[in-house]
Amino acid sequence: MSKFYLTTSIAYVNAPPHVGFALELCQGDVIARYRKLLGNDVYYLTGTDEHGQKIAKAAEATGKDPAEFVDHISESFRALTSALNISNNDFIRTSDKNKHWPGASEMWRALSDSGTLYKKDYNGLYCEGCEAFKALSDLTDGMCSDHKKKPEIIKEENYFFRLSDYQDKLLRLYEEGVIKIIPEHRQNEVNNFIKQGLEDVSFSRPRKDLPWGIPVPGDEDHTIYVWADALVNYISALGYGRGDSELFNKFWPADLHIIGKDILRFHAIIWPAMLLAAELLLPKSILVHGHIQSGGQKMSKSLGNVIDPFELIDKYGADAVRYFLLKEIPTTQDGDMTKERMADIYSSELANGLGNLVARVAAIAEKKFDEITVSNSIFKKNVEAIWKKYTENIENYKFNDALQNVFSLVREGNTYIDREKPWEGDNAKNVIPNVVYLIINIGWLLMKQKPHVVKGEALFPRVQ
RNA sequence: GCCAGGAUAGCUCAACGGCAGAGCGGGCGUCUCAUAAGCGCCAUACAAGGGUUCGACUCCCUUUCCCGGCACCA
Repeated sequence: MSKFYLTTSIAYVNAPPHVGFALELCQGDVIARYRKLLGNDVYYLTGTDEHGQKIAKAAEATGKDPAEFVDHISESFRALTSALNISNNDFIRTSDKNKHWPGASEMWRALSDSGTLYKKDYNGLYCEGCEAFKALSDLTDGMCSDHKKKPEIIKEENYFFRLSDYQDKLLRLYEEGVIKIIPEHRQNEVNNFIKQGLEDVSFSRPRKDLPWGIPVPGDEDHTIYVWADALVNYISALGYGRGDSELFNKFWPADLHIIGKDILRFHAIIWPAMLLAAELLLPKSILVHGHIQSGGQKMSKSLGNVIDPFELIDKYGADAVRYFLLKEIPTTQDGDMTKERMADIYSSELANGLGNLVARVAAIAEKKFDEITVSNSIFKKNVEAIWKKYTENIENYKFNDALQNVFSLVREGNTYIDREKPWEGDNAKNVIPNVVYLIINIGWLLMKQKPHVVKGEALFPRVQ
C-alpha cells in the first residue's frame, strides 16, 4: 500500500481562525479522503505556528502571557478542524516542547553541522513606534510609513543561512521537476525569483528581542527564527529529532504541502534549501491556493465583511460550508465569499437540489417498498462516466469542477423522476431503485464514508 | 518601473482557427412524489482598435482596465 503524506500550512495564532484557513483544511481533506478511497495509507497533518514577536505582543495586549494566549487561540483552530470534520491525523503546535522543539533543535544542529549557518552582524532598521524592524520596502522616503519617523539603525548579531549557495541547485531541481508547484504560474514566479539571485537569510534573533521562541542549541542568547522553527513542523510532527523515527521513515517526504500564495517563497525556496543542507528528502509537490475576498474586497473588521467560519457551520452545517468553499472558490485562484452567496448556494443546490431529491425518493420508497434491492441501474453508464471525469478533476485539484460533475447527477435524478412519475400506478417498482443507485453514488462521490439518511431528519433542511 | 496572468451572459466560470457553453440569478410555462421544492422553455456576452487568414472570441501587435510576483510580516 503506498503512503501519502499531506500537510496544510500551520496557522499563525495571532488571531482566531479565518475562512481562508477553513478553505485550506477542506482542500486538504478532499485529497486525504480521496487518497484513502484509492487505498493509500494517508497521513494528514495540520497545526498552529505559535512563536514570534507578533504573538508576544498580541498576548501582552490581552494581558495574558504568551503560553496562555497561544493555548487559547490554538484551541480554536483545533475546534475548527473538528467542526469541519477534517480527517487530519495529527495537530502539531510549535510551542509543544515535547513534540516540536526537539525537531527544530535537531534541524538547527543539522544545518550547523553542514556548515550552512554562520554568525554575522545585521544592520536592522528599527522603528521605535512599531517596536519592530523594518525592511527597506516598508519605508517611504526612508521613513516608517505608519509613524513618519526615520528608523534607527541597530546592529545585532544573527545567525545566517547560506541560501545563496542553493541558488543553482534549487533552479535545477525545479527545472527537472523534482518538486512540482501547482499551478504552473506559481512555479514561474519561483523560478524568476531564484534567477534574480538569492541572498543569505537571517535564521535567528537575539534572545532579548525575541524571548518567545525556541533557543538556538548551544547558544541560548539567540532564538531560532521562524524558518527553522515553523517549517520544521512538517517533520517534527513525524518524530524527527525525537528518536522516534517510525512515522518519519514511513511518511517523509511529504507528497503534498498545501499553502496559501503568501507563503509560497518560504516553502519553495527556504524549506527545500534547508532540507538539502540537512540531507533530508524533498517534498514532492506544493499546491498553492489563493485568498478569499468578500464582496470583492479584502476582509477587514473596519469594512465589516469578515466571515466567521464557525458562524456559517452553526447555521448551515459542516458539509454545506465545505461544499461552498470547494465548489465556489476555484482551487488555485482567489475567490469571493459573502453570506448572501452562501445562503443562495445552500438553498438552490443543497436544499432544493440534493436535499429535496433525497426527500422525494425517501417518501415514495417508504410508501411503496418494504425493502429495496439495488442491482443494476439505467444510470450505470452515466454514473461511470461521471466518476471518470470527477476522478480526473480531483487528481488535477479542480475540486470545483469535480463538484459540478456530481451535481449534474442530482439534476439528472430529478429530471428522471419527473419523467417517470413513480407516484403513479406501480411505476415506482423500477424507478425508485434506479434513483437510489444514483443517490448512493452521489454519496460516495461526495466522500461521505457512510452515506445515510436518518428517518425524520431532512438532509440540508431549509434555513432562513 | 520590471516580470507574469487576465478582460466571455446580471453573477461565478468553461470552451474553441469554422454555428459561443454550464451553474446561479431573471422571465414564461407546467407537474404535484418532495424541503413553497421539481421539471421544461426563453433572454442577455466574446474590453477597444489594427493585422495574419477563405474564416478569429481563439494567433500576432497596440491601447485601456484588473489582478499577482519583485525576500526576513507570519
